[in-house]
Amino acid sequence: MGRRPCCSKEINKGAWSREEDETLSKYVAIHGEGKWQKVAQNAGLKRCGKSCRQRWLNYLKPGIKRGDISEDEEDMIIRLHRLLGNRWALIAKRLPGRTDNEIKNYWNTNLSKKLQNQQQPPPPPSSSSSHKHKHNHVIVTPQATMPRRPKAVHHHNKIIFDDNNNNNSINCPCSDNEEASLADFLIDIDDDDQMLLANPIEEHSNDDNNNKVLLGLRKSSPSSSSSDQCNNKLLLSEKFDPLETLLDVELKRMASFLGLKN
DNA sequence: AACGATTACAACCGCTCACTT
DNA sequence: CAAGTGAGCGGTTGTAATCGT
Repeated sequence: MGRRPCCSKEINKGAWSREEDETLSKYVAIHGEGKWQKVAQNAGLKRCGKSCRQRWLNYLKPGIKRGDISEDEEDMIIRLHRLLGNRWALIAKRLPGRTDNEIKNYWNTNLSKKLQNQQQPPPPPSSSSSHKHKHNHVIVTPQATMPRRPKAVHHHNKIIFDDNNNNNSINCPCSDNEEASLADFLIDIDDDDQMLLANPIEEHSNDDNNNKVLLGLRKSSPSSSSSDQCNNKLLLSEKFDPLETLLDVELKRMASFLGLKN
């Protein structure tokens, strides 16, 4: 017993015609997004719902930018990819008007090759998964094993490395109602290199006065004085990715770099 | 000009997750 | 709690456009 086909056999495939685009646009303008299977049926489009959704989200939706990815956008894509891996939807959220599909295509056709060229010769084995970028940033190679859609973690995890007391703590006094995912975190803050784990070495330094690694500042919480206690500590707040994935990998690397035990 | 190779990108496909029943 | 369904996501493919010979 195989998987049920998502579409009937009598559907159009391939490039969308202008008439189909207009039909879909008008239908969505009147009825709104969602229920894509019904959109396909009710609008009289011989397309499957998934195809309608993709066409709308990637090309017809107002505000979608096409082509001409700027240097800033390119740089942002590289940085976000470094942190998030092939999670194009998350990356796209950080780039207004760009779609996951476009970014994915751009990466596959341009950036992956570009970076490949820049990274030659390959780093020595001792550097493990980190290597130098053109801006002298440390590249933390995203893990291929990262889940595509990590299960939501409703009570976000809080991790602190506090070098001062050598306490490799896993608990944080921050209030539990602070809901912030790493993705939200990245989206909410202003552009700032240090948010992207781009340069932990330079941020770290061996400054005895401030022997901490600061990856980013949590948005200030109006209610929680306890959250202040989290400041000046390595803190990542994560809702979407369980510890064993992105966060865990990154923190292990950071811990390794700091000479901390797991 | 013709033709093969390469590139760019739109679209398809299968998998997974969240929500509903 | 399990099954069904809708939607989102990312990998892959197909093909038009461009380039090189």
